[in-house]
Amino acid sequence: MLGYLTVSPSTTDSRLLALAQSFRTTLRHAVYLSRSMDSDGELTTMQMSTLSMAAEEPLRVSRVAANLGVRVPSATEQIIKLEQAGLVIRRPDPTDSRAVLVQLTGPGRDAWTAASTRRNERVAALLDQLDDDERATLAAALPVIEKLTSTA
Amino acid sequence: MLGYLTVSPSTTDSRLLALAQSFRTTLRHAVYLSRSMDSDGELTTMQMSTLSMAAEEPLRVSRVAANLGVRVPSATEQIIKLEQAGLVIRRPDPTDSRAVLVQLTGPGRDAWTAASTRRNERVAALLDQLDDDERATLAAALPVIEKLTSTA
DNA sequence: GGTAAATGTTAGGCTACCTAACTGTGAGCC
DNA sequence: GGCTCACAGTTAGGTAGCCTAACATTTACC
Repeated sequence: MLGYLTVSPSTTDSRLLALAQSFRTTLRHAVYLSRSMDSDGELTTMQMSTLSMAAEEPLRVSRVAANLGVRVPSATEQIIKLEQAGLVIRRPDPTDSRAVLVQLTGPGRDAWTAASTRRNERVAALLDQLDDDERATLAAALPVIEKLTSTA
Repeated sequence: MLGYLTVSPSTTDSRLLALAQSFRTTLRHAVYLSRSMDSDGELTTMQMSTLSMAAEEPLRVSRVAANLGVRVPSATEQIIKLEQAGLVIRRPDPTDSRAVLVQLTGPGRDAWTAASTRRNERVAALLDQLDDDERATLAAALPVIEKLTSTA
């Protein structure tokens, strides 16, 4: 199955490549899982992330964009929708009149808490199908994956 | 950080919920990682998956759709683009004239191999930053995650 | 104070997805 | 055989999210 990889005179260790291939496959499936877990019909993953960030403290549109991995205009678009839904408000940054702070409203916090709880329970139900060893293995790997995502 | 979860008189074990929350966060970051690893500019993740499936054996449009997690018309759309790019051909299923088989062409196989190799190398470079223990931990967790995604 | 950089917004366009409606084929049943 | 219904794809039309480019406003730097 990995035969075709050997055509490139790899500068990279082949065991590393094999793990990379498995990891990539799992990653693809995980994306699929993530999508199915997040299809509440109420809030999109991006909206959840935005609310989650704003829940900690008001932040700028540009930071929302950076955290979501999209351009500023796309973030603006989403934030305006959240504002129209009454979940956030936009107010000028007192320290910089160019900037706009995105701040969670009460209903916004409620909506985020509710959606987050629902999703956690859905994932917990999935994790319940694992045995203790498997859960321990998974838990141990999470920091490793985080390390990968942060250095990417 | 998890305080707000206790407001729901959870029917679920709280340790499970805590793991679920961490898992969900990592999952979100992994999605981001996956996107950045897959932004070749040449083939989208969906196209890669489609070619990957067709590389094993010709398959129906409906199966492509199911595997990609999209509706049939969306799969048709993507497959037509792949066909226009010369990477696959569509031919009637000899055993059922209603069905259409998606089959990889030579250039399609080449394109897929090249893109896959490039992505593996990119991920391998990332994995190279981990130490042996971390890689072992990650490798052990992949089957567990696969189990989750398959039962979802 | 004048130029350049930074922050958002608006405008316009692209792509991928969806549902609904349609064509054509297979399967079951008189 | 012919009817009816289910199935496989395609086409048509619409929506949502993302992008780049162009703009207004404010800040930062000589």
